[in-house]
Amino acid sequence: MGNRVRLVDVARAAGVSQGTASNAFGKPHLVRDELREKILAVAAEMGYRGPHVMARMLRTGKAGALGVVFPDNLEYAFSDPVAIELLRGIGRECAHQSVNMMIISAENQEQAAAAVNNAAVDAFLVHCYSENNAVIAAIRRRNLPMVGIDTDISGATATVVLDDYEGAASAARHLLECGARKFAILSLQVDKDGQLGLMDARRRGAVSHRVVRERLAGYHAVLKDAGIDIADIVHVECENLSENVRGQVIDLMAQFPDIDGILAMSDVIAIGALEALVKTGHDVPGKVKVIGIDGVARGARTTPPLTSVAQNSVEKGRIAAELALAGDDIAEPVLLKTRLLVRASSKPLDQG
Amino acid sequence: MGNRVRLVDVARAAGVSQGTASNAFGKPHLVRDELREKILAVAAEMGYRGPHVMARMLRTGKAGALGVVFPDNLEYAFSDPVAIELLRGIGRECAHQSVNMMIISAENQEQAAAAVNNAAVDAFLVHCYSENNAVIAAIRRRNLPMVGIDTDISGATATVVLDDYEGAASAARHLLECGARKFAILSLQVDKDGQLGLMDARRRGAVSHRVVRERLAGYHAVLKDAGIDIADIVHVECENLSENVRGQVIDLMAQFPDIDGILAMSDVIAIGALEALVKTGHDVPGKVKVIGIDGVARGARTTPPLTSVAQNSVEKGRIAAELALAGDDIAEPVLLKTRLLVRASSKPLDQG
DNA sequence: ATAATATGATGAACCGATTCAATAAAATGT
DNA sequence: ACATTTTATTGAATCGGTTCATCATATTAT
Repeated sequence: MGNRVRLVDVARAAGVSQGTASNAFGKPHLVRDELREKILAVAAEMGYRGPHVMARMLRTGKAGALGVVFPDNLEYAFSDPVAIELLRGIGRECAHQSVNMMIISAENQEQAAAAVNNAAVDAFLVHCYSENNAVIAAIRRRNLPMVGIDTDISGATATVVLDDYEGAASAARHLLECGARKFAILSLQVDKDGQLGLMDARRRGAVSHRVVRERLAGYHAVLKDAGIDIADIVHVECENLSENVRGQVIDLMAQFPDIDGILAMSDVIAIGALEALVKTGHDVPGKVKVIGIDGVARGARTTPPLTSVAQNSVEKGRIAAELALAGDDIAEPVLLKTRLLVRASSKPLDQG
Repeated sequence: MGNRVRLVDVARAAGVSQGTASNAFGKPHLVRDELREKILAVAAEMGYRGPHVMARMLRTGKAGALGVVFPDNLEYAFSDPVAIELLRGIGRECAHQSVNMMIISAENQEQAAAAVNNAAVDAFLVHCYSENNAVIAAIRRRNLPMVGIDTDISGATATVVLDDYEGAASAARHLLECGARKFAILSLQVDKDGQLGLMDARRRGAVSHRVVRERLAGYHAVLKDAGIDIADIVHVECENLSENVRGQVIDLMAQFPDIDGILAMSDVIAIGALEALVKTGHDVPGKVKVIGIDGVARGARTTPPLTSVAQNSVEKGRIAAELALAGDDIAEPVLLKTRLLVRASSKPLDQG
C-alpha cells in the first residue's frame, strides 16, 4: 500500500515545481490553462485527493470554521427552541461566508475547555456562559475573536444581547395595563448550583447572569413605578423546561392564590405555567394573566395562546456570527430590540 | 509586536530539547515532574498559548472532529424536529468521545462540496443525501469513514437506517384495524425537483430516496394483502412543513371526500393534515384516521393527539456517530426498530 | 560488583501544504 | 528597435508541532 500521494509527488510527475502545482489547485488563474489541466490530469491519474486540509491550515493560519460554544450540556442547546433559532442564524451566516460551524461539545466544563483547546477554528461564539469559567478562560487563552451572545464577558471582541431590560419592562407594563396587581416573576436559573424555588432578596441581589439581572431590573423598575412594593412580588427560580415548571406553578398558586400576573423570563417557562394554570382550573386570562419572553413558535399554539415579548433569535445568531468572523473589536454591545406580541394569555380576544 | 511564541522558543528558554517541551504538554508522564513544571512555568511566563492546534493536527493526522453533512440547506436541519433529535444524539456521542462536531453548511451543492473539502474532520456523517451528488462525491474523495443515516449510499463505511418498511407496514396495519378502507398516502418529497401534489404510478416507481421507497413499499404490501388496489390509493407528494401541507390536504379531501385513512410519511406532514382536517370540520378519528411516522414530541399536543410510528432519532444519531468515529467497515445496515404509538387521531380514546 | 532494566532527555526527521522574492519569457508602448 | 510592463514559473523558506531511534543516567536484580 503506497502512502498518500502528496502535492510534491504530483509536481514531480507533472514536471513542474511544487509551487506551480499548488497554484494549479489553489490559484488557478496564476497557471497557464494548458499546464494547469495537465497537472490536474496527472493528479487525477495518481489518485491525488487534493491539498491536505490540515497542512493548508497550518500554512495559511485559517481554519475556515467558527466555533460555537454552548452552555454545559449540548443536549440543552438542541432542545431549547431559542437556542435552535440561534443556531439557525449562525448557520445561515456561516453558509453565506463559506465557513463551517464547529459545535464545541463536552460532558463537563473541564472537557469543554479541552475541546476549546483542540478546536481548529478562526473565532468563537459563546452563548450564555458566566464570566468565571474554565471554558471562557480557555477561549481567552486561544486569543481568537470571541463574541458573546446574551452575555457580557469581559474581553469579548463583541457582544450581542437582547435589550433585556426594556423587554422585561414592556412585559410588566403590559400586564399592568391588563389589570394585574399581584405579581409572580418566574425567573430563569441564576446559577448552575441547581437551586430552584422561591428566591429571597439576597439571592436576587447577587445575580451574575446578565439576562436574569437585566430582566429582573426591567420588571422591577416598571412595577415599582406603578406603586408596587418589590417585596410583595413572589420570585421563583425555575428550570427552563416546561414540564418541570408545572409542579412549581401549582405549588405557587396554592401558596399565593391572589397572584394575578405572571411574568415569565422565557416562553418555555411561561408555557409550563400556562399548562399548570389551565390544568388546575385557573381562568387565564380572566383571573391570571401570563406573559413570556422570546416569542417562540409554540406559543402560538398553546391554549390559550401565549402573550410574549418576542425577539428575533435567528437574526441575533446571524449578527453574532458575522461579528465573530469579521473579528473587529466593538466595544459597545449590539442591542437587539424586542416586540410585544399580544395573545390570549394576557387579554381576552374581544378586548382588543 | 513579537510573533507568536512557539514551542521551540519555550524549549530554548527552558534549556531543554523541543521534544521534551512537547512531552511536557502532551505526554506529561514522560517528563520528570520537576522539569515539567519548570517548562510550564517558562511557557506561562513567555505567554505561550499551548501547542498550535493545526500544527498538531498536521503531524498527528487527527482532527478531533466529526463532520455532519445535512441536505442542501442547513436551516431545514435546524427546524425539522427529527433532524434536531438526530443532532442531539450525535452531540451526545461526540461529547462522550471528546470530539467536536463540525456542521458542514452551505447555500448550494457546489459550496457544500467545497465545504466538505475544507473540513478538518476524521469522519463524515451524512443524513439523507441521494447517491448522485456533488457533495457525496466530495466526501468519497476525502477517503474518510462515512456513515449514512437514513440513506444507503454505496461506499459508506456503515449505514444506520430505520426499519422503514416495517414501520410503514405497521402504520397501514393499524389504520386497517381501525376500519379505514380508502387511503391517502402523504409522501415525503421524492426528489429535489420541487414537484408536489398527486403522484402518478410512474413517479412512484422511480423513487431513488430510500426512506420514501421503503415506506411506500411497506404501506403497499399491507394494503395489497388486505385486498386494496394500489391504484385506488391517492398518493400526494408533500413538503415536510406542516403549514404547507394544510392547503394540499384541504384540496385532497375536496377531491376525494371518501378518504378515511391518511398515512403520512412524517409527523410534520401528519400534523399539517390533522390541522387541515380539523379546520375544515372533518371528524378525526370518526370519519378519517390519521397516522404519522417519527413520534415527535409535538404529536402529543395536537388536537386530537397524533397516532404515530415512533422512532428513536436521538439514538439513531448517537449510533451513527459512534460508528463513524470507530471507522470500521460494516457491510450490513444497522436497522432500528419502530414502535406504534396509538393516540386519538386513529382511535377514539374510550375504544381501547 | 556487574549485568539488566527502567526512566528521562535529545535532536533530527517529518507531517503537506502555501508563499514570495527572484527570474525568465512574452506582450505592450513609444 | 529598445525600454517597460505583464504573465508564468521556480525553489527554498516557512507554518509549529510530534515522534522515534538513540544515548545517558539511575535503579534493580543476581
